Amino acid sequence: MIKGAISSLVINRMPRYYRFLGDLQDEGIKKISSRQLAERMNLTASQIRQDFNCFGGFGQQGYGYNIDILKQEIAHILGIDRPQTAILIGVGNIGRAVIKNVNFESKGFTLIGIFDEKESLVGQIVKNSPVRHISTLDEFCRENRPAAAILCLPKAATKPIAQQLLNLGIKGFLNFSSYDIYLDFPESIVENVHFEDGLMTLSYRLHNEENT
Amino acid sequence: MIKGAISSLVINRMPRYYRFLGDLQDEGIKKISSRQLAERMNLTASQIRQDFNCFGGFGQQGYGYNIDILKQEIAHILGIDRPQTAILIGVGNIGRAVIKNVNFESKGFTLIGIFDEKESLVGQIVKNSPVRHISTLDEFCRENRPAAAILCLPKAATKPIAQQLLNLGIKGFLNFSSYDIYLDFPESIVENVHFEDGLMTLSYRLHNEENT
DNA sequence: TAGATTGTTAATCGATTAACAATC
DNA sequence: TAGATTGTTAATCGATTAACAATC
Repeated sequence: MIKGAISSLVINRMPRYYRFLGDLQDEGIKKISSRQLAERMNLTASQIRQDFNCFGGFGQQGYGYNIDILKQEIAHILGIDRPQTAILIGVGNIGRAVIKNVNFESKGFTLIGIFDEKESLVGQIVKNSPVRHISTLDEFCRENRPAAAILCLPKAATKPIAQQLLNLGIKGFLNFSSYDIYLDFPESIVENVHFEDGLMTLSYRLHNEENT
Repeated sequence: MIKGAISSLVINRMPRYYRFLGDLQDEGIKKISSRQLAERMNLTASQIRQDFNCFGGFGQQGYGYNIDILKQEIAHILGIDRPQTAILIGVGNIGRAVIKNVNFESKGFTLIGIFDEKESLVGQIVKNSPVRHISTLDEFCRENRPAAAILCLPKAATKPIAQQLLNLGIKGFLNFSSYDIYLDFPESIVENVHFEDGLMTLSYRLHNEENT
């Protein structure tokens, strides 16, 4: 049922559907129609049905969508039911916050190693993981073949480390620096988390309040 | 020159232009054509010209764009040359990382207060700011009228605090929890930083590598 | 002036919304 | 069966790209 290329707009909406379906489960709700879900998520029912039908229909005519089934299908679409290995580089403020706050397993990844260049951090345990020295990165990757790397590095360090990891066969990156990785490494798969951009657009919208 | 409603797609691209123009400045480059910038940013020259012309043209025919001027114009468009006041709630891992890593002034905001519910944190100085107890929030806001709030709270705490802040007249929110604030408070201006969503879409893209 | 590159209009492309037949 | 709601096609809307006249 899966058509050739699915728009990244559709893909990017999937985690949000997933979150809302989780909320519905928590409320003990078992089924929902596209119209009801649309109202809750501030979307149109049409869009919801179109989105889901990119991957084949998960609903039942005259009934709606079974929430448990739909959520499971989305988990499968996103691949988070088949966790991949990931490492994290940079155990500074952001790295630490990510390690401690993110439930990797439920987002499709198993965190198998964390690295920093600071000798003083090496050996420290952050949420079950010992910090490893960056000099052991090559060996670790050759042995464990992580699928993805979460980069919590300053802008200047991001490019060389990304290059190093790419050479070690790592394809996927979640990048927290303001450096735009993918421009230099088009063959990689990158999600940039530029949350400072959010501050700037918030600034714009506050200064131009008339527009909703 | 500013036309009625500017697409949020355009607005969301502005911070990225701003970053790239900063990089160009750092490299000592003074002028750039839309074609050259397009190549660097992986966009089309057409789109760049269209984007800038939403706000009036900042280029010169036959020459291109003066980088200093263009960057300044974008800063003005985003309003980051006129900083607004902001408070931050939740001095946990994420809050701490944000306070320490984000250069608020250069993103359009002045951080005037940080709050937490934990008594043990109160009085602690985090990058020049003393942590205040959440019970002093109302008084602080009535006195200082912050324009925005950065919420670094667990999902469950986000909604009530957002409501409280809204009642205190705060319009803008940068939200780091996975709770979607704006659904309940349509009159507010919210930027959601759902970086866990990025992990899930990364999972999808790694599992479906054939599509660039 | 000639060449270059913008600003802007027109054409295309893609995404969202609407409509409705299929069907539970 | 009748009512409801999906899956899916068609219509609309908006965003991106292409083209070119204006002009530095």
